[in-house]
Amino acid sequence: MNTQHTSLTIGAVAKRVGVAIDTIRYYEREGLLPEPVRRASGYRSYGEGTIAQLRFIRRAKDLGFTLEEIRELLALSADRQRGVKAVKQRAQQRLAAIELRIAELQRVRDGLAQLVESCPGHGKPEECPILRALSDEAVS
Amino acid sequence: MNTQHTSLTIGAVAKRVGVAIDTIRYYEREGLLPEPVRRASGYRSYGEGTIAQLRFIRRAKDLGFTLEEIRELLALSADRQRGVKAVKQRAQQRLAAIELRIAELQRVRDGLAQLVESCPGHGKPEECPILRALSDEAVS
DNA sequence: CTAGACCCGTGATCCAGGTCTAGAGTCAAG
DNA sequence: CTTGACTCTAGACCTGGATCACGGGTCTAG
Repeated sequence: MNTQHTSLTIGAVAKRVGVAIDTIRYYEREGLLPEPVRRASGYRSYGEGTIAQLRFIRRAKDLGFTLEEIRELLALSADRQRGVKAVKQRAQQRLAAIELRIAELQRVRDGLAQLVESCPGHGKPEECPILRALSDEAVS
Repeated sequence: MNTQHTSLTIGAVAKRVGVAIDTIRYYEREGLLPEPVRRASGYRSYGEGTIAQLRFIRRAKDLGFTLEEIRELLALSADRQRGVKAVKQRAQQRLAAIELRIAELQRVRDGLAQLVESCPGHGKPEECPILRALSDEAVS
């Protein structure tokens, strides 16, 4: 086991993970990161585990989880048995939400694409299908 | 031409368009709606044109335009010649942005879907592919 | 020892797009 | 004339996810 107690400053952690110092302190306040050990001076002192946890947070964020959800994922991942099931559930919920969002955007895209296609790009405003669609009563 | 000077209160407009009174005043402050005529009492007095313009705004918002962009669209739609060309351009830009966003979300969805599939939903946290993916180095 | 880089906590600020509050005036029905 | 619904303004507040500012303490290379 590799339990060297590397003692990193907040700045070093920030640099290694590619995140701002303020963000780390913010995550700590928000309960996404545990309160770290302090040096005599009051400086936060981090180990490698924090790096991993920060990366976890960043990746989950990239997957569209909110910080609230990530806080929950972190709690679940610590639960040795029931955690996995709940984690999978959350991931499935997230997946469903993303698919819903994609479908919405596709509808919007289709509508907009049709308008763009049908607009000649010149002429009077009253004849522009885009402006007409935005102004007229009859829209979906 | 149908130029009855229907005089609507802000509340009536809000109800007909399905938007909050505060939102109308907010749009006015933000320059999306012109300053309306006032009654002697100071009450705002709107005509049918405002209804149309508010619907324009709402639809454009549904298409993902920001208020800033909508302000521009409104200005362009008033420009009798060059407006149409510019409007089409903006719509194309919006379309491209939406397509980009869809592609991003699809990447995220695919990644997440794969993780969900590969997770049995039970067992130790260390063996959960979802948690592993979030924690491990090798991602993306 | 000192300069410069780093860190501390607390609280303010930012973004968009509204939403809400307070206190006062106005309108329409009964 | 009263009551209750409506409107007025100015400004504060909200969400999420940070980011910045302030005034001060600490660490390290030279």
